[in-house]
Amino acid sequence: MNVMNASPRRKELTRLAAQLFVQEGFDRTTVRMLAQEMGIKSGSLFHHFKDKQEILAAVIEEGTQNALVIARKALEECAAEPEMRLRAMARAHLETLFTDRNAHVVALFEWRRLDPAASAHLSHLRDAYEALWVAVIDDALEAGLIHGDRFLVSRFVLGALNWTVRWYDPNGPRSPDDLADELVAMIMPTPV
Amino acid sequence: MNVMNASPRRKELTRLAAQLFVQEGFDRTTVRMLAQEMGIKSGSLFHHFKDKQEILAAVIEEGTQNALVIARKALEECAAEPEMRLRAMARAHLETLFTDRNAHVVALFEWRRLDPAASAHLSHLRDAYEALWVAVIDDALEAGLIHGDRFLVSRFVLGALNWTVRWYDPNGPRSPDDLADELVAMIMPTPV
DNA sequence: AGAGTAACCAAGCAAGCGCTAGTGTAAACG
DNA sequence: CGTTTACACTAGCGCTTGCTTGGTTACTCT
Repeated sequence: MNVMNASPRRKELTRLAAQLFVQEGFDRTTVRMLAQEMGIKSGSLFHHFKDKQEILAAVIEEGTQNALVIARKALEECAAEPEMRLRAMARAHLETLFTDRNAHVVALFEWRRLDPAASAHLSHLRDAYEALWVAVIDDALEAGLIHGDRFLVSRFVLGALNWTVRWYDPNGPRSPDDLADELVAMIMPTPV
Repeated sequence: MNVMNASPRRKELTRLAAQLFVQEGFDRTTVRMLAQEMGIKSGSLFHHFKDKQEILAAVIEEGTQNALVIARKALEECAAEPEMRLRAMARAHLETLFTDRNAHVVALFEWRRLDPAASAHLSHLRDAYEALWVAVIDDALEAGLIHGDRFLVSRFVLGALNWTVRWYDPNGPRSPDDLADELVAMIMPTPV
């Protein structure tokens, strides 16, 4: 077996796996389907990944790491006002969700399939990401921009955003940025 | 095989199946696991259900039908003001979600596993339920209670509510009604 | 030229899968 | 009384699953 490094080949295979996992779900995706999509035989797959579980972990790690990077960059680049930071965060969330869609759908809906070891490791990444959100929402609350319980508000907002993958059509008339702005407007007492 | 009626035995088996589907996911739940949970042998299962698919359809149908009944009753019983109707609808949604939790989690996260025929049949039920929501939100918009695009608002609200199954702890200090009220307050410009 | 290595393949094993066939039994029905 | 019906059992078929094994090819580095 290959060492668990990030060879370019492995990255590409991970991308393909993400797509199949979204289409079929993790459990229904067989190693033979994965291999065919990758243009190799099923046995060869285990040269790149120790087992099927590891493919899932690789997909989710990719997506979560990207989300962190994008969110941090968005927060650095935007203005300092709480409203702008809130808007930037919502936009960044939807941007990752739809550019890196496959990996994120897998992360959202197949997380339970991770074995405990992988889950523990990836939970840290996820927590780091959610911490960014909580900070931004705290600022918005303090500034009187929105109202409510900090814990509940962040859960509701993240829920509304994550659920978009179930109904949003990227080819439709609305852009992800529009969505983000509409959501922020919805929870702000004073519309622009 | 039994006729596809709603014998009491079948109802009980459906309830047990829902629980297992939530614990393990539909694909990972084997007919042998289902049978054991029901206290019978795997072969006997097919006296009650034509195949595994039909068990899934039964679970989802149960849940969705209950949601419709509860929501309609809640709307009948509540006051006529848009705000009360909105609040009643949110409360009813969370009430079903957590009294009939297993069936709803299955409906939310295993819907794709339905074969096309079952999916088509059940989509009508689902649409009927969502129509109730859209009507309530339209009224709230017209009354100036909330603001935004009717389509987006209903999607965001439903997303936030449905996502609660991922983090809400029914044994915690907050009641489902609290949650519903907090969400309604969050999207209303003028807090109570 | 020779050694090392990454990437692949052909073949198949052991286990588990959904589901079927045929039978037994006890209660309900005419 | 005999027949039907509901519910359960045993046994296992045919197939797919994740994964292993042993070997081959092509490329790189010294």
